[in-house]
Amino acid sequence: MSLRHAILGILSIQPMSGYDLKKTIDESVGHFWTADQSQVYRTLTGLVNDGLASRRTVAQTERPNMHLHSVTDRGLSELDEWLASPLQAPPSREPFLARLFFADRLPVEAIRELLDARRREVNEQLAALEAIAVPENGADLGHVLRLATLANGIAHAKTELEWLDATERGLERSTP
Amino acid sequence: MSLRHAILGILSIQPMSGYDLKKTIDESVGHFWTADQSQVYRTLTGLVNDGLASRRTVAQTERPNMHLHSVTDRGLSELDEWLASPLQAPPSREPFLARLFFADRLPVEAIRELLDARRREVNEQLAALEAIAVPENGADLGHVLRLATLANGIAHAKTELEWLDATERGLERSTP
DNA sequence: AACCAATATAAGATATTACATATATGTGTG
DNA sequence: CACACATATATGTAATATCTTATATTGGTT
Repeated sequence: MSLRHAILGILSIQPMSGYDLKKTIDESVGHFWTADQSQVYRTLTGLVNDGLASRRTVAQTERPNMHLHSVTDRGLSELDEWLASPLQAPPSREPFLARLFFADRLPVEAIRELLDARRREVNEQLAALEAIAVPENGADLGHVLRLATLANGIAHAKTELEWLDATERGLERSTP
Repeated sequence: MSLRHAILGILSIQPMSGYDLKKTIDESVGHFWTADQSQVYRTLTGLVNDGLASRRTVAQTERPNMHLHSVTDRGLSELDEWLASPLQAPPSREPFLARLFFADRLPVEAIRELLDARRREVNEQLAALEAIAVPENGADLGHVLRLATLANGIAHAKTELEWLDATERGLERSTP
C-alpha cells in the first residue's frame, strides 16, 4: 500500500510525468523503495481515478508529450494521514540470510564464495549510496531528514561489511 | 521464489507438518523470512505436486492426524542448486524510511514520535532476536552459520538504534 | 453437555509485484 | 533514409503475498 504514498510524497515535492517519476524513484528513493515501470504507471492511474492526483497533458516540442501529475488536496490529506499513522513492522525477507542458514549443505568453498558475493553486493550498494548527490543544502528540515535516510543505508551497509568480516573469521576457525 | 527454498531447507533438516512448519518459520527463521499460514500450506502442496516433497498421513491419538512432509531427492537437488546460484539483490522496501523521507510535512512533535515508534519497534525486534535460544551447541558448521544469521539481525538492530540516537540529536539541532 | 483453546488443513478473494511486450514520438548518427 | 536511442505511456499475464473464512479433531474447563 505504500507505493501509492511514496508517489504522493514525491509528487507533493515536484509534479512530474510517470517517466520522470520512475527515474526519481530509482535515483532518489531507491535505497528504501523500488518499483517496476509498469507498476508506476498503473499506480498513477489508480491515484488519478481515486481523486488523489490529477493529470494534464503537456505538449512538448523536443520530446513526446507527457502527462504531468500533481497531488490534489485529497491526495495531500491522504499523504499526511499515512505519515502520522502507526508504524507496523514490515515482513523481513532476506534471501541472502536464508541461504546462509542452510548453507552447511554446500562445500566450504561455496560458502566462502557466498559470503564474498554478498560482500561485493554490499560494496556496490554502499558506493551507490555514497554517490547520491544531495542537491539542496542548508539546515532545512526536509534536507536533514532526507540526509538521515541516506545515512541509515550507509550505516547498515557498513555494519553488514563488519559482520561479514567477523563471519568469515568465524568460518575460518570452524573449518580446519 | 524463495519461500519454496526456505521450506525445502527446513524440511531437509526435519520433516514436519504444515502446522509445525508455520511455527518453525515464525520462531526460527522469522528474522529473515515470513509467511502466511495459507501460503505455507499452498506452497507445500505445490512442492508435493512438483515432486520436490512428499507427504504421508500420520495418525495421531492425542491430536488431529497430520501430513508429514519430507524432501525428495529432486527436492534436495533443487535446494542445492538454489544455494549455489548467483545472489541477486532483493528490492529494498522500508516503509519507515519512506515516511521519514517525507516527514517534514508533519509537525516536529510528530516526527519525534515517528522516531520513537521506530525505536520501540527495533527494541522489540532486538529482544526477540536475543531471546531465540539456539538449542544445539558445539562448533558444528550448520550451528555456526545459523548463529551468524542471528548475529546479523542483532548487529543491524544495534546499528539502527545508534542511527536513531544520531538522528534525534540532529533533529534537536535543526529545530530550535 | 457446552464451551474454549490448540492442533491441523484448506480454499476464496484480493492486493501487490514482477516480467514481458506493445506502441508512439523525437533526436542524432551513419 | 535507415537505424539506434531516449522519451513517454500502457496492457497482458503470471507469480507472490495477504486477508478472510471454513472445517475438523482432541483435550481441558465450567
